[in-house]
Amino acid sequence: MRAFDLLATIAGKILEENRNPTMTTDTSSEQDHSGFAKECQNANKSFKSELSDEGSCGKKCFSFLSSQTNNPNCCSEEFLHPEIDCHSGLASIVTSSSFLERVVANNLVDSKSHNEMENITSNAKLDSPGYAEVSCCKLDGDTSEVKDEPHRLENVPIESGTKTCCFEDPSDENHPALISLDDNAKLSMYNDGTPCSSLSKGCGTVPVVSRDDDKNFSGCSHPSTKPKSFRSMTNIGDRIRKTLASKYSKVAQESKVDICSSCDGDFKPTYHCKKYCYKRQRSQMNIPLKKRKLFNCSSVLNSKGFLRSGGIYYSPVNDMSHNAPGSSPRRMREDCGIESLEAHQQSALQCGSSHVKLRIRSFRVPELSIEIPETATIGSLKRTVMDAVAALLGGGLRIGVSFQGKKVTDDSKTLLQTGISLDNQLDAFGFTLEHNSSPSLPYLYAAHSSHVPSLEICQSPISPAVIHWRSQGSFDMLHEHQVTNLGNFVESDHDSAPSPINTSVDKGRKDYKTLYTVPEMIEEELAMIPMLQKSKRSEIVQRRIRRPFSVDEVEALVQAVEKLGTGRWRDVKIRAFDNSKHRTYVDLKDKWKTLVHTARISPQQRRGQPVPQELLDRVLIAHTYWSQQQTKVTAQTASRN
DNA sequence: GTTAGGG
DNA sequence: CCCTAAC
Repeated sequence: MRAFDLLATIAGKILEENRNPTMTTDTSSEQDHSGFAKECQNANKSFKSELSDEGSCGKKCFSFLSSQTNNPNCCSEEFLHPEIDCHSGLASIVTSSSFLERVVANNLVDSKSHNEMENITSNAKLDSPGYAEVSCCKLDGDTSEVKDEPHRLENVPIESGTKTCCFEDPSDENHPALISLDDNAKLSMYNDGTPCSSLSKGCGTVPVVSRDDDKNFSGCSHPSTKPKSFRSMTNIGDRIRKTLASKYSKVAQESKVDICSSCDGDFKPTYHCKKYCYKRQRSQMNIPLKKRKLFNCSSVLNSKGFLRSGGIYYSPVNDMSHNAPGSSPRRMREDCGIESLEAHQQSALQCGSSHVKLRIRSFRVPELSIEIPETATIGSLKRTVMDAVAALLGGGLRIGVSFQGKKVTDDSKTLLQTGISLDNQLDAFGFTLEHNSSPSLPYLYAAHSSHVPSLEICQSPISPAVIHWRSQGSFDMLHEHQVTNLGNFVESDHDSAPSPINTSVDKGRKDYKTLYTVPEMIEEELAMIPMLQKSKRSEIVQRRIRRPFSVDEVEALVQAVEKLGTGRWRDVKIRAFDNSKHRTYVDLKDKWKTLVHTARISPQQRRGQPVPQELLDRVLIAHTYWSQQQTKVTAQTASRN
């Protein structure tokens, strides 16, 4: 909070100097997007949030970046905040999602506060949730306009001395949002050479593993026309809603102070960040997170010209500013466990700071031991492996870094101190997944296994597990502005699921930024992949993988309940599912609940893998019986008293 | 930690 | 499957 207080103070100062009607919000833009804002509000009505002060949402301008993805509905963009150049008085729109950036932008040419702001910047980052910067979906209006100009980004004018990015509002070509950043000062924040338009922070600050069921992701639905689309979404939508809204909102509250610049030019400290989050989340609810990430980054990818070839990404196109042809990413295959790593260096802009950009194509999962009956099905083997991997990734892993063959153990060292600089061949850079604490391997038994030959799998076949590592190192300026190209990794993936991890970084320690894992082979509905190394203050809890009950499991459950009755779920668990680590007694209770429900509805209404009617009949019988028993017991107890 | 029930 | 209240 201290940082925000400082920011607010500075904002006040800035305002006093610039409290003039020069802050003119582009009202046409406002109108253009009022529909969107309205959708936000509509969406919020059905959304369980106590959001108020809707007005400020409508005052924001939204820009939708046309993207070159298959689905032009979903666009990467940033909130547009009306901004003015303090000195020129020109009204320009700076795409940024936080007051912090706006202040920074405002002070691009303010040399007086330069240093001050820099400090604040780095401080504030620690508290900034960043998750608010997820991509947004074009919710209303037809999409033809977007389709008509899918390459707008490529036409970004590049002027010497000024980094200019053009955001085109697809809903109104007459009001392009311009970012005009002076080349000095704070532009170092963007000094990876990435176009501003690519600085979609959602890519970097909401590390996500996403699973993609294409059937679910055919496009963005429109809340305006499908007000209940959220409810009808698959569990993914449900997951997104809950994960983002519920989990992230907790984080949001940690730093929900933002400064709202309204049309009258006043900066108002308000508490609406949370609302934004909700709104933005809400507005995206009908877009699977993975796709959102993809779209969010797609413009980056496209604008940067990354191509995929044989599972390895490389960039035939140099960055718009500085990449020399020779510095294009290299392929590498390290013994240390990285299948390939694309290291990618970019020189800094004139500010002089520099950073290293790395991309790890994939990690190998370290040793994994699995024991499974010979009679087990391939499907159960897969699940078992998945369990093992999930358990491993769920917290038993850490990242190891080696450089030039030597293991780098001192986490406090900067990249520079380690000898990693622009001049280095980043081929020498290696990452490993290591067992975190316990030297013992995760050992997993398949359900119902008794004594069976064990199958030891080293270098688990979960492959390719894609982990995207973003170097933050000691370069504060990177932070959220560095582009991540998750979309590259997941574009062909069909088995990834949204999975946030906590990106909070301890003060003074910046080890890693984000990690993405995208196993591809899980056949069943893989909802979430546990992320690497949950942060200590991990407010974001992982949703478990959804694993539909098999008929065998249902059978076992029914049998146990018949014997033990309802209400003794722990016993049921021990009796019938003791070997199924992933089935908790709550799960069994829930399953019974749904079984009872399923048994009561007509077969036509049933979904999912059909449960034999015989089992359902038994469910009803058992349920009725034990309900009566319970009634009797309570009646007896009551009569006694 | 378990159980029950709503979401 | 999650979350929470109640025990």
